[in-house]
Amino acid sequence: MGLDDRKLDVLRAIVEDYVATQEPVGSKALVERHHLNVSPATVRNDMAVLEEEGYIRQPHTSAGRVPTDRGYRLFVDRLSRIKPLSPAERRAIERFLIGAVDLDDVVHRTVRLLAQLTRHVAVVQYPSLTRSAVRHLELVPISTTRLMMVMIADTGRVEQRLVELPEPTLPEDVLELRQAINEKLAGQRLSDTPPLVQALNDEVPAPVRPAMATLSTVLLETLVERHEERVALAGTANLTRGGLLDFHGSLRPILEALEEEVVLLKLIGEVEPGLPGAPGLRIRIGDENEIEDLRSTSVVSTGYGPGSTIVGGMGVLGPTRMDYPATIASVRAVARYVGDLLAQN
Amino acid sequence: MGLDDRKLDVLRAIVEDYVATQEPVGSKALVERHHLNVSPATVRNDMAVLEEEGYIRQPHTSAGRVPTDRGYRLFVDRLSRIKPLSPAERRAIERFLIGAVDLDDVVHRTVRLLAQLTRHVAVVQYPSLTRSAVRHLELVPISTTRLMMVMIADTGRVEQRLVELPEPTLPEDVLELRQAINEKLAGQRLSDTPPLVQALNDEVPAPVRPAMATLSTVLLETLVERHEERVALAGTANLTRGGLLDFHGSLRPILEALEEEVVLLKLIGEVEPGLPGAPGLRIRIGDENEIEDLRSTSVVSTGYGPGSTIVGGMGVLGPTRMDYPATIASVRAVARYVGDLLAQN
DNA sequence: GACTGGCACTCGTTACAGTCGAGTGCCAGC
DNA sequence: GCTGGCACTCGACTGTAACGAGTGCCAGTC
Repeated sequence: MGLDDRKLDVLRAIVEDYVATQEPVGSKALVERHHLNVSPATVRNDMAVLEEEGYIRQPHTSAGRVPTDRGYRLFVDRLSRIKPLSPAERRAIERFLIGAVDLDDVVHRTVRLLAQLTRHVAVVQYPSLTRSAVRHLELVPISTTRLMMVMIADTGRVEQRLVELPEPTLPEDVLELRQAINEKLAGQRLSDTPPLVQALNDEVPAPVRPAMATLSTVLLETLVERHEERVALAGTANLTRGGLLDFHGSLRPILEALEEEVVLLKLIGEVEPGLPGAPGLRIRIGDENEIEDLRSTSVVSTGYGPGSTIVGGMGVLGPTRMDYPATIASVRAVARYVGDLLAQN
Repeated sequence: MGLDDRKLDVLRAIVEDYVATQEPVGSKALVERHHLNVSPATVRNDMAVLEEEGYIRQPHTSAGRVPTDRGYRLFVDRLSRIKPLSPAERRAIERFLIGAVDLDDVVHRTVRLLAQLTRHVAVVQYPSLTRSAVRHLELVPISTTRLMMVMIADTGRVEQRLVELPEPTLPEDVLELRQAINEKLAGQRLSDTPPLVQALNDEVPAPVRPAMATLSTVLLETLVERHEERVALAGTANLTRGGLLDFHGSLRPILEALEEEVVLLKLIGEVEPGLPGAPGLRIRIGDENEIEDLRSTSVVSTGYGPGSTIVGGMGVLGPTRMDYPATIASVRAVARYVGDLLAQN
């Protein structure tokens, strides 16, 4: 059942018009706005075929057509080109990211930028610890039986844990531990550390072994095993654009889903090969979403990181009737800029 | 124009019923549900007075009465007692806060707890840096001209900044700086540091002065002056309860306001004497809110901190027709628990 | 003087009927 | 294979009527 070129043109026109107007588009309006050189009746026949194939549907008998998730998918895969960003947008990105003072700041600015640019909900994952390397590990004594462990990752991420030592430990012993740990771990990817930490337990001088045991437990348990991922969110107000027409009327489940970090990570954390020409980009349209409550939304996400390595994900979530070419362009551009920014450190 | 006891009873009954049902309450329903020993007609007369005084109003001529902001205010100030928490709620609080691994975790858990408990939007400010004392300041060399400055506050808060040094600096000089800074600043409240940092610039040996100058600039500018406050937010999905009846139909401006950190800080950051018997508690009802877009909401906030000191604020935001006694109780209880938790460090 | 029962009135809500028109499907003809 | 024409569908909108919750007011009672 081949869809000839004109039918594809019709589908593209329907998608574009519907995205622009948010109203079901009829055959007459279609031939007027796009210069398809055929009559409405012909378009109607094409529409009938497209509907049969599941690319569009009619909300009511006497209404125009609306793209289905499948229709958007075809549009994204074969009918659209990624829009180049406008110079104004490029400038906005640069201006927004300049002057970030630390990683927190970078992530915050990025997520707000993405939300503003795309006018959708934006999600940015902090550089994943498991994908980071240890730059330095600091031990700051608080009292003789307590210390603060501060780990600095090469991505700029800093994590701290309060550690309760099993027995009083002298400051010089803490220093020794600190040095031993850093010699062993500095520069290592966090995911490779478990055996190294195990080894440390044995290599360290006997008197500080109990302290080392506690430290290694905290290190492995809270930083490696339960790999502490974090995300930032912005632009939820954008969900209310389009006045409850999207999302079949209730924001509730969507807002609830977005409150779960696990959900957010699932949205943007799993990076895949992506489309050819758009490495790492992932698009999930409506039903394609794994998360039940987000079946009325689309997600455009990508990985980011310095150079070609990927340390985290970012993306946006909006109504299925979003402007895919523009959204994709924005997400990609921001990810690239942030990657460059990280590469500078 | 004295409001006698019965009129106050009527007002209280109206508030309670309206909060429970979300529907305008009429004279007949009122006498039925609350055992005021008078007839509906009498209640109607009282209502007329209450309306004249601005405590209640009629949405339409043929509808029941609804409390005004002023009515809620009177209710909160004089007609309600704070509900004690149920044992289940107490347990929930304890369970929720046990096992937090670091300050981030504490704040996150707290804000989610508050949102869940009150079923409103919750906001928690991170312990303010200006109100904190320096516990330790660490300098981690990244290269000869770059180092990472990590400040650990006594509240457990950790801030880091990447510092670009004006000239290559030897590791031992960095160590010296580190020691000099810590001797001077450790234990000092951050708000008291500016003169101390100034002094440091002169006291430090000549060779490291340029580096010290850079460090002190970063320290003062990013941590003290532009006192970096942070907040966490949760429970926005709760805004959709009551199906758009509250907030006269549009969540938009509210969600937008909540995206601004400045707004959030304004909501919960400014602590005041509060009600007698509820120190530090602050309640703003509808119009009393400074922020235009939040005039259809009420905010219950309080300070928190170890012992009787206050290091930050927390609170919730909901429709003006919230259950004030219960909400107040929850906010106070959570703030107290978190304060205790902080005191343990 | 305070309270009550009764009654007329208001006005939002709901239901129903009728009209309008955008958009369709189909078919005969080019 | 495309087009013009036509009958048909069905949601959106409008107007009318009945309904009823709730009120304000007043005359009467304790």
